[in-house]
Amino acid sequence: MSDLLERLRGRGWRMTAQRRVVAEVLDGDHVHLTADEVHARAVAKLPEISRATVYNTLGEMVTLGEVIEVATDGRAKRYDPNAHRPHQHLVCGRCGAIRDVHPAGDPLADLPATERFGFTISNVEVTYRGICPNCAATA
Amino acid sequence: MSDLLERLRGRGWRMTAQRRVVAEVLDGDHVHLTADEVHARAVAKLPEISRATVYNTLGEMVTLGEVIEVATDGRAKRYDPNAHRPHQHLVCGRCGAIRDVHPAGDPLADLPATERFGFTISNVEVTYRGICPNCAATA
DNA sequence: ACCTTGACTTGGACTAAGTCTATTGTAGGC
DNA sequence: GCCTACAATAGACTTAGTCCAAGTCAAGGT
Repeated sequence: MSDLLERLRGRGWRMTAQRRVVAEVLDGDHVHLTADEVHARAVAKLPEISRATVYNTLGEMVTLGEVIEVATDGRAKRYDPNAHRPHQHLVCGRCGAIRDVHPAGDPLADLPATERFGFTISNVEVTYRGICPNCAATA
Repeated sequence: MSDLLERLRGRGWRMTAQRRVVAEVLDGDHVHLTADEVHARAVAKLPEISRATVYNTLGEMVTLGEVIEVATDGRAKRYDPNAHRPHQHLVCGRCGAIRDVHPAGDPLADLPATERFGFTISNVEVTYRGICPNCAATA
């Protein structure tokens, strides 16, 4: 693992035990943890890590573009380490499960110039909402 | 005005001064207020209305499908009364301004069956992010 | 018109998520 | 091995939203 760690080191990040732990927790595909979940898992590996540090570290990773912040439900933000392959999210409205998906087509192309109101558009966020098979079964 | 009020009455809603005021505040196009902003404007018309009532009323309107809840920034949710014409949002990353836009094409169609993982998809939310002309000018 | 009743409203306490700050600790260059 | 600037810490604070018990009132029945 961690491409993530390698890249961060390459950007001149000072490497600390805390940052290493946060990066490790976030590693993998289909990972969409809240800050609190990240903190809980980080504490398991490094008991004295503080909430503030987790927030700081996540915020820095987002600024560096290594992690994406996702606000699927208006509650806690989630952090998605899969920042390199562009993708969208599929969210279960009942249990909150999230999957990464890769639709065909480019949503940016679907927005005609007349609908851009002079904005300089930098990215698009697409969230598909529905019910996952699990929840549908136990409905 | 208020189609919104008419529709709500038609659904057997008990009409109270508070609900009328909230509906009035939300009326119009390109309206995307936070719950607190709705409360502030409601108070101007009906000083004794409480925060809890505003939250209750907004929640009911969302349940009835008359208003859409938008979580653009992970901060306060915004409420969009334009629930009948499907549309997406264009958000300025600097000042937070929101515009309704109407892209060509159906994003739902862009998600192949192989990428649906058995989910029953009910809707799609698309958010274009960028910088508005105003902010670009004063950069 | 008045009564009744259950739906609606209220304010304040409570929770969750996140930010800020002053202090202490430490990675990495010399 | 020592410095120093950057990082981590604890805990107070802020913001957004929910919950609840008690009071109020819209609307239907008579």
